[in-house]
Amino acid sequence: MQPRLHHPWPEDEAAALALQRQLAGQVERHDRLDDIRLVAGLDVAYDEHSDRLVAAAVVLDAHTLVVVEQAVAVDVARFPYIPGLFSFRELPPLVQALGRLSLRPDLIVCDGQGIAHPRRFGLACHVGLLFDVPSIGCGKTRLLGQHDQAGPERGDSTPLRDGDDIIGSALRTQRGIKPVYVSTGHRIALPTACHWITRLCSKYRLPETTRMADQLVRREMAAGLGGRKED
DNA sequence: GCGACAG
DNA sequence: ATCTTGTCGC
Repeated sequence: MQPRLHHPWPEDEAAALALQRQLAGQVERHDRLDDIRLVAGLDVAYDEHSDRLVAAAVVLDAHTLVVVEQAVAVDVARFPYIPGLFSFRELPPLVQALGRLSLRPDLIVCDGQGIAHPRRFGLACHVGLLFDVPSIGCGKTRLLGQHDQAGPERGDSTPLRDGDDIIGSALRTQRGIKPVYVSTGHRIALPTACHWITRLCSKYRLPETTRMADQLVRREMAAGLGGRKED
């Protein structure tokens, strides 16, 4: 699977901000979905002693949640971690990993925010837009916004608000467990996104997609501790 | 100026 | 993100 949209890579923070403001206008916040048969999960791991990043893309059967394909990529960080500019750090290796998939997923779940972002352009929006695939942001913590306490049952949620805007949901994916932050990435409405995340969190707090991707990047990081700088 | 701040 | 396995508690 290759990107369908290309844009110049920003050289500095100011260019990255300008690019986000421009691309944010192209994000689609409503459902424009095909039958969802394949769901991909993405994750990135960091090596604290070098500047290496390992990215993974794992494709699951959307019905059985069985892994059907996976790919990894190693890269060197080209952008520092700056809250709000997260995608410019993680996107390069993620694009490589996604490019190594033979299957084209019908939905992508990202570890981070979608439009629950200062400029409404989190990592999930960026990935979804580049590949023109419906995408969801599912973060473990909040970047922006306020919310009430979500109900205690699996599937309960409460709106995440930034002023008058509803930018996402705090979603309880297991009974009595701390909620996750769900937001539209691209081509999927918030309620639909919450349904899918709930479905993907079949046994744990986090979606199986991100869990599988997380396990893969960790294995890969451990396996490549003394070698490859990138690939 | 102070606090917040995805991974 | 990362340091980190078993262990205390409901």
